[in-house]
Amino acid sequence: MQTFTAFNDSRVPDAVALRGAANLANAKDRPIGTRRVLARGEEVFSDGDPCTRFYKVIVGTVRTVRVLADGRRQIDAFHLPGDVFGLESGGTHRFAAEAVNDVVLVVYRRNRFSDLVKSDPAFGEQLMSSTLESLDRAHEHAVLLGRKTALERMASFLLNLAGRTAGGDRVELAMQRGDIADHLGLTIETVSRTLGQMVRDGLIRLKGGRTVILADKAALQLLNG
Amino acid sequence: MQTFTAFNDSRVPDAVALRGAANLANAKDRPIGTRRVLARGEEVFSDGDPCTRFYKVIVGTVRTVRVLADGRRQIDAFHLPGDVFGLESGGTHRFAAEAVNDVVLVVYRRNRFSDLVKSDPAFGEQLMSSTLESLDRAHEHAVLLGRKTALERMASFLLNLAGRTAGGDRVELAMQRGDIADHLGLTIETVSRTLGQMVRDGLIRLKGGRTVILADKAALQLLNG
DNA sequence: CGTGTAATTGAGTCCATTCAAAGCTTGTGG
DNA sequence: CCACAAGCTTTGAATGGACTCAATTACACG
Repeated sequence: MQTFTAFNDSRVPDAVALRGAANLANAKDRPIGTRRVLARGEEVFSDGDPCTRFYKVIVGTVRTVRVLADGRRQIDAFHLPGDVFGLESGGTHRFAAEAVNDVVLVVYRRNRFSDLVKSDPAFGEQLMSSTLESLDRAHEHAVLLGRKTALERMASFLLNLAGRTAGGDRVELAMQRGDIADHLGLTIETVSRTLGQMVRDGLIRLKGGRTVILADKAALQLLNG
Repeated sequence: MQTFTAFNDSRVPDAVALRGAANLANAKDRPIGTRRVLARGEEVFSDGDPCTRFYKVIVGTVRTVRVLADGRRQIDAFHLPGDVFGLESGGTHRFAAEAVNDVVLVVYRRNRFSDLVKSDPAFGEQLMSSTLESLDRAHEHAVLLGRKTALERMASFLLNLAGRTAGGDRVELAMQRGDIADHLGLTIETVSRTLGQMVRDGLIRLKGGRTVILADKAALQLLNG
């Protein structure tokens, strides 16, 4: 397996992968992570797996998923280029992680965690910062799931995606309707109807089902709370 | 203001405050935090306040709250003795924190964060561990809010509380029905009806409205997923 | 161009909500 | 120590937003 010396490696094609505090570069240029490529639908890890590694998305989108006994599914987050996922408190994963589309990751070993932080304190700080960002997003998502209407959920979701990607008012939906539904606590049908409603009201335009143009960002922001 | 040298200070009355990884003790016995006491209903910080401090609960229960423009409210977490809260990614708080009942806290200054971690690496590790625990709980809560029924939400909530306190099958509800409702994404009436249902079905017993006996833990666990 | 999957649309249902009222606690002052 | 007031909790009836079930349409891929 190929090793990475740093996240801003020239082999990384996506500039978005390098944004902000999540750019866990290693100043000393030693190998700190390995590369992993997955095809659409492949699992990064399963619910119940030992939690020995964590990951940074370089290309593509990853979903972290929990499935209840009777099949109900909740996607607690989508992870975009630059995001770190797979760090959990306990010794085993309590969620599965799956590639939404074709994905490139950097894999870190958790047992080398303290070594890494010791030799590069900035790495530890960036990891803490990245974890706090995840926590912020999780809290924001709790407000959405607990108290927002279907229309508001969709508006928040679209604005959130737009803010985390570099497409301006154009949002590319990497995931299908079922994934959006299981992320927003809705059904496929309600997601579809809500998007239809938004198109009819002039809030958005749809190009081929997977591309959304945010036509009236002000109105969407109003719905966002 | 009184200073604390460590969390396992003899002035701390509650043994639960010291449990697990959240016991952020300082081996070198220097002052690392100050004490703060709040009465029921008082605010620790407001939504929008600069995020310069973080906190550890010693006694009592704290809720972190977000209120939407039209008054809808979401409580993203209850913080019990031993829990750390108030650490956020950005420079300003995006939630308010309020005392559910009379509370004792230890306050840490965030700008001394890196100093603290440098002089005491264990402090940093415990902080990371505590943050990851919060993240786990937030993800678990997303499953509850996104996919569970009212009955399942209440069962999960009661089991969660029971697991985080030292009361065995007896759970003391520090918060009132409205707080539970805003935590579980329900209304006061539904919370009340659901508890009534549980009593009628023999899952729990109620003593005076604020004390819950988990009479049939197995059945509750089944509802928990 | 045909086939299988994904997405949309429609009709009826249901769980939790809203609105309304009564019952219960708790704290305070006489 | 009791009585009252205010807030909290429970209970009831009717409503509604999202869901389920069902069918059609659009899209992607060989």
